[in-house]
Amino acid sequence: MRYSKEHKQETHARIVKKASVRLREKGAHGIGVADLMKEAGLTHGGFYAHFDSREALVIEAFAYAMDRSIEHWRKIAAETPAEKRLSTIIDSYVSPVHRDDPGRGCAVPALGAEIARESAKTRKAFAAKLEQLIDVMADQIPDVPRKTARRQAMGTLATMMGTLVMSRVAGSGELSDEILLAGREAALARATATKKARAKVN
Amino acid sequence: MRYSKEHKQETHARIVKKASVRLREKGAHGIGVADLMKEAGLTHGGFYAHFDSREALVIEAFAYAMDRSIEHWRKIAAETPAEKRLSTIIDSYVSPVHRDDPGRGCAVPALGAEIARESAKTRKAFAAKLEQLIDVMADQIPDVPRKTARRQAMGTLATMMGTLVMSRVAGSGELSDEILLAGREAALARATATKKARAKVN
DNA sequence: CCCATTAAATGTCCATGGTCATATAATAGC
DNA sequence: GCTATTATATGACCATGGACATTTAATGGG
Repeated sequence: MRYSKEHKQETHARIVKKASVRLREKGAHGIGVADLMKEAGLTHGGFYAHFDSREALVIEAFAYAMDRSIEHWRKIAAETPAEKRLSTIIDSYVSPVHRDDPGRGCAVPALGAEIARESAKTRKAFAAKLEQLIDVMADQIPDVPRKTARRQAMGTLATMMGTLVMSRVAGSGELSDEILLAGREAALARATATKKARAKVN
Repeated sequence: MRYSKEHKQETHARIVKKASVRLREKGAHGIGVADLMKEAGLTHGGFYAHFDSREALVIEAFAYAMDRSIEHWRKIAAETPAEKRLSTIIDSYVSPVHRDDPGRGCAVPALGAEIARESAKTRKAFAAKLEQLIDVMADQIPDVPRKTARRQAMGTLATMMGTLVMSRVAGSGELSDEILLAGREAALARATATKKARAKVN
């Protein structure tokens, strides 16, 4: 065969990676196949040698973005003392940097609402990754039953991603910063809720 | 002039109302001008007699949806004893009914992420309504300075809308219900946070 | 009762976008 | 170095969608 054996999969990976950025920036329908291929330095024609359909790329690109988030949180957890893990994750997530750079950020606030309207296949792929992300956060919540940790993680993530959406709508002015501040506070309070409650009881 | 004087504005209002439903259901770019006009029982040609552009309709339709939410919350506040207002708002918002009927629900979880990518004009219109919604919720948070109430309202709304987005992605199964439960808990805790803190201190 | 006025319909234009058939070009093995 | 093989490129098709110029139809005032 021509081209080195890895050539195609390297190209495939490059398309997915670039697409995952642009899709988060422009929305699940905000950019076309031709432009996505151009991002990867290719022309639109070869697209269907790599993907069955545009939807297939969206699924892969989305999964890629979620894997990066999961990896990032795991890395923070590994590098940070236990008592600061949650606040570090929250502070990096609910931040102006993340708000202003959706292309490199979490796919849930960027694409969640749109994915909710896609086919069952797409939604299932998304939901599976979402659950993984929830579980990584639940891992950082100590001293409570797993089920409780999961529930708190869900509430915390909902607060974090909702805050990001609202702050992005508000642009980058005063209101937006106020929303970020409120969201950080709320997320941290939720993530550490049981610990506080236990402290109060004891 | 032909047609009764109110005919045009009635038609205009009908287009906006129908569009606000379909746009929430299908996304800000999920339905075209022709189909939106058909919803109102008209053909696509007359559209530009009513709106300068498609974007202008999106702005109006969105504002309409937000006004309905604001009205709804004010009505709950007026009909419910003070101590139950927040929990009533939260329970009706973070519910399976709302999750499964985005067309009649809050526009923030349905359209927020997409609006964040639109023109400054569209975002400003959205942000103004979002702030009104925050203020209505802040009005229901008693015994704290206005600034604190606003901040808690922001955190609570972020939790509520984030929960709805996540639960919609998850479809309507077990995971989705778990997310709703977690979100209700988190939102209520945040909305009443200071009250609890005060109770603890006293 | 008719005509000036204006709401809505018809029909068209052009750009964009997903899909795919076919052509081209690059290389690995003989 | 040929040739079989396979990754991209070219180019086209067709559907959708926003925009708008023009026509049709409805009605209230003269």
